[in-house]
Amino acid sequence: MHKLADVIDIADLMDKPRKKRAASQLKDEITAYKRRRILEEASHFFFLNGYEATTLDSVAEQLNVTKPFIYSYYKNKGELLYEICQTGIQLSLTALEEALSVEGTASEQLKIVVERVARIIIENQRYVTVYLREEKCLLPEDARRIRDLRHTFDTKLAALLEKGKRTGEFDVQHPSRTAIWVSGLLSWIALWYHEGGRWSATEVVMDAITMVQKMVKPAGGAHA
Amino acid sequence: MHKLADVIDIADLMDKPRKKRAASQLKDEITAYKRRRILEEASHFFFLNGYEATTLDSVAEQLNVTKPFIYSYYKNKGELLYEICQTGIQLSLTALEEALSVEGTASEQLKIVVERVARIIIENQRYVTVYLREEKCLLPEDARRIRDLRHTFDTKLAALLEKGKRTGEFDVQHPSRTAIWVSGLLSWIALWYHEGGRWSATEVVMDAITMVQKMVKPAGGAHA
DNA sequence: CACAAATGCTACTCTGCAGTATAAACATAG
DNA sequence: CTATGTTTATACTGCAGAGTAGCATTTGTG
Repeated sequence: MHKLADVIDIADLMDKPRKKRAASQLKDEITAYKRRRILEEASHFFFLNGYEATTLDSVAEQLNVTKPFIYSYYKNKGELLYEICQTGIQLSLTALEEALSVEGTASEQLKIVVERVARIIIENQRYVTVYLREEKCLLPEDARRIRDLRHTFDTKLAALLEKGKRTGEFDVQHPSRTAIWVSGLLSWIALWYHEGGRWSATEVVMDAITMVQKMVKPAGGAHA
Repeated sequence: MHKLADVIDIADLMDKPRKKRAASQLKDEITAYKRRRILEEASHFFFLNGYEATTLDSVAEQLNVTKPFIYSYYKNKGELLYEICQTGIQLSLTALEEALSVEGTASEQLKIVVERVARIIIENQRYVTVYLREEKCLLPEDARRIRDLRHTFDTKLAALLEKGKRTGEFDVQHPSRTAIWVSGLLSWIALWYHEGGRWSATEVVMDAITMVQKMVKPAGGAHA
């Protein structure tokens, strides 16, 4: 996120006094904040009751505003859903990319990937769950964009498995198919993890790491 | 399913001529068939478009009947959803129980379990997917009954893992948690498998077996 | 303080669909 | 061939909720 001071000042070019620009920028930030709050509450209801069963009136009530307020920040209900789904998958993808940027062997990288993505999924369970559950409610073109992100995720994960296969660290006959199993295992967390339930987030994350490591481990038991 | 001849004849007790009883039974079978057909088409639409987005008018049209026809076989839309979800989990549970009834070591049983359940899930993808996706749309008491079935499934699977742990065939620190990962892996099939897609049903089933075997395999690599 | 511009609310419309009252068509029996 | 019950369709009702037109209220400006 940009802070006020970070932004290149193009006030002169725009032929506007600095004060006005600063003020309008503050407004933009407030607008962005409002949008975020709406999204948070909407995702909460979508997660609990499902997309179709959630009324924008109930979301508005939760925020102590009215429905037209929401409509002045989002075009319609579908745009809300799109943003939520997009958030869910984008967060996971970003976590994956950050984990991949850490130097290390394929095994080390895989461990970091699973750990970080699992954590992100738990922390953003609402968004991920809604994405997995309500995909059918998206407009076709929105669904496509989301699928592309998902595909990027699986592809990058497959590349990591491929790398580990070449170095002999992993035993996977078919990296791109194994990637789907791994990403499924991670997605599954969003569907069954329950905060305050039988198992803690840490236990689940550690379990996920163990499971994935076993899934790719060579038969000989070469790597710890 | 009972065939006509299998049924104990209580016509005398009922003080009805045999002919009438036979006729009324045939009717029952026809009724059951109609109910099944409605369920099939409904699950088709629920799978493709989602529960809420599906109108009973469209289901009726597909069957070349009208909406009141459906309402004379099902109380309401929710009952249809319940039956579909119930079918999805019940089929998996039955497959599990049948597989468990086959004699053998824990490893052998586990392989059969995964193979059969995976096959059932692929064959009945509609039912399983709708169950996973639309749980929130169920009435609370219906949702509870479904959850109980699911819980039975996980418990029986955990018992198998526990058995394998005792015999030293499996390396699982926490059988009931591992069971959830395994059942998640199986559920995941319903969510991403696509008939006529990149991979065949057989490849997916074999992959599932491999993955599960690796997930429970002891570090030493004792069992093939 | 007056005036302008944005922000938000009140009070609707309109559609789509679950569910139903009632009539027609059909079958079965006498 | 009529009487009786059963099965299915026609033609509605009712309502919930997405989306909006226009009014009110606040906020900033000269």
